[in-house]
Amino acid sequence: MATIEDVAARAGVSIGTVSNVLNRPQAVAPATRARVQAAITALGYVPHAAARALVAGRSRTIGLIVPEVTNPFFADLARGAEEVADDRDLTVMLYNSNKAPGRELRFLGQLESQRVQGILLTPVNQVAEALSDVVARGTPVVLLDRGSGHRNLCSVAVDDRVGGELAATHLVERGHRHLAFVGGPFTVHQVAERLAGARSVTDAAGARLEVIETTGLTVAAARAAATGLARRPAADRPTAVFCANDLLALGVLQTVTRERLRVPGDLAIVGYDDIAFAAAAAVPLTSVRQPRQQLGRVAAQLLFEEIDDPGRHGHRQVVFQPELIARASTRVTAPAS
Amino acid sequence: MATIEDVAARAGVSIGTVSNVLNRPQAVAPATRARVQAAITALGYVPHAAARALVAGRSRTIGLIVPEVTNPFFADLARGAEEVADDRDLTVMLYNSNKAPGRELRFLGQLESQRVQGILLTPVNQVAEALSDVVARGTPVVLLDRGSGHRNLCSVAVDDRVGGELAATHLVERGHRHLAFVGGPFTVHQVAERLAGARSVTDAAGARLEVIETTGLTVAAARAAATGLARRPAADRPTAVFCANDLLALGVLQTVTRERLRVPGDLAIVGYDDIAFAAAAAVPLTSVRQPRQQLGRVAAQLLFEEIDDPGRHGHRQVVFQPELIARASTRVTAPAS
DNA sequence: AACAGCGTTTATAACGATTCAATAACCGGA
DNA sequence: TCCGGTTATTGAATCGTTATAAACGCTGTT
Repeated sequence: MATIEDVAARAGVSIGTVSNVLNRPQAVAPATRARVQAAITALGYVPHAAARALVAGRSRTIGLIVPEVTNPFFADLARGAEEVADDRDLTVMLYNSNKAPGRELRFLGQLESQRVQGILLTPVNQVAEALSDVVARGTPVVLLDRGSGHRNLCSVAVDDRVGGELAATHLVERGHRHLAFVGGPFTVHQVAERLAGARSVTDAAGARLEVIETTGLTVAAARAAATGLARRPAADRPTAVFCANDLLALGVLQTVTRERLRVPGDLAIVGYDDIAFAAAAAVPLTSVRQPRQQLGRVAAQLLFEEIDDPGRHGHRQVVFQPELIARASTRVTAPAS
Repeated sequence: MATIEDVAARAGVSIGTVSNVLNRPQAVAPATRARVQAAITALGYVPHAAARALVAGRSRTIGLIVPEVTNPFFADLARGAEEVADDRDLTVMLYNSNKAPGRELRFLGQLESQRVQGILLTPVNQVAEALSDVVARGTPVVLLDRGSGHRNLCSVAVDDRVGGELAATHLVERGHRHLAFVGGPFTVHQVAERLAGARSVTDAAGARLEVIETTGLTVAAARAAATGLARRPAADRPTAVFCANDLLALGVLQTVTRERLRVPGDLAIVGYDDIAFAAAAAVPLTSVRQPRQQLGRVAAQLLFEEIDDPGRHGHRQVVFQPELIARASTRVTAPAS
């Protein structure tokens, strides 16, 4: 593969001049510049990023580690981050930790070894001890969606408690006095917060909120819970459920529909995340939407702030407010006769 | 940040020895090795990947460009490729072209500039001219899922025609004589092939196959088609539909269910891709599954084959066979009275 | 004719690792 | 005691680029 030296030889100039053509073209006489450009295209010269990174001391990339690439939440977040990175001509290296702490650790090491300018990370569990080392050695890190507790790091997240409040308020305002929360396990911080938010609203409104814990956040996990609900006598049944995410909500919708309940007539449903399927469901689903792409943008901005001026930079924990998207699954219907 | 020189100084050895500890520990006396290791951990030394890549002439990574990270097909494919790369201690750099030719081009350039050992690519449209340059300059490329026509490149793909045959055979064997194919646009190679496969089977069996073209492969796109179907008089209605993907199939399922048809009693449904939702649908969906992870594995293996011995390597086009997963949506039911 | 000033170009020293030939240290055997 | 043969360690060259200080060639002034 052609090197800068080959280009220089072909253009009859020194390598310094070629480097100038590449990095500060205005400093090179137009005729020379043209000659060098010609040599570059003729040889198909592609600069060697590693050599550049070596002199510069850092590479022109930032790292992004997410627990699930498949999840549109993180895909959108990545888009947001990329957008900001593009403005600086930086590449975002995307890694999928798949919720495996081992993978997270490995990628962290790789990114550090590549001397990335900074790292955006959704930590798998607690923030690894290894992370503190990375930060101590000088690579800025911004936490995504989790671990906002860390005061010595920047982080961005969405307020799940507010999300819970939005959902519950929406239902209470529509006259529901007996709600159910479906979700779990409660060890997942997000789930617990969403419940807490809902609880605060129902308590204040004097409404009833029963809690149905599931083992996970999948369609399948919703089945058991929903079957139980649907088979209760109407008087004993909540008139609305708030699900910790849209998959659960879809599961509930499917199951109770099969059990011949009408949605929203017999049971109103609110989901969380506003995935693409929410709008496309048999009964379009009311859901709580998080500003995903903005989350990524702001995270990247915080990171660059720290990169640009590590001294003056003060760590910030940015919390976004979610938004409720009302659809048919909570529409007020004429009371059944 | 600590360099190899700092480590050498602290351990009282030369940098050559430190390098040996890192790359061929058995060549270093145990006592020295221990001393160096201690220095490494004490200083938190992390080797500089760019410096390594510079001497080596290539980095320890391969690139993977997919059109949609959100799509589980590509996520699984990535996992397969990673698995193989891990065995060689290589990192997979994942890029999401988002079907934008501009992004694809940019990433291709970045990967080449990083001197990756090879590239796995799902080309957005036709194979870009730029790609030939990349290949000509010596970076091996394997095409994923598309562009198998190129005889001068390796590629892996799944036989969509066989997929169509599987689906149609399954339905014909269950006694269906009037089928419908739902999908589109037919400019998408995969869609056209699936239809062609189905057609060959129905023709051979003397069954009827009507074609309902949709504008896209989404739940929403299925609505119109399904509504039309459901409202036809039973005699004029196909007894089974084969959808070009699972999203369409789910849309059809939802819509015809709402129109009071029973699945599979009144209408059997076969999807394609076997996404997670297929099994979790109201009526679990029969679907054609592609060996996604294996696709990634084999692609990576082909790439490494070429990397290891570019001279002897002969380009191959590997085509996998899909598999039909039978579920409730095509179960044979007692004929309605 | 000498020189200051300017715009271009060049030579060279980094950057942080790996590699490999050369050297040093050590051992047992003659 | 010296030697051949290991085994361990070192020093220097090298990778491809950027940055920088010095050199160069003109022009216009004095």
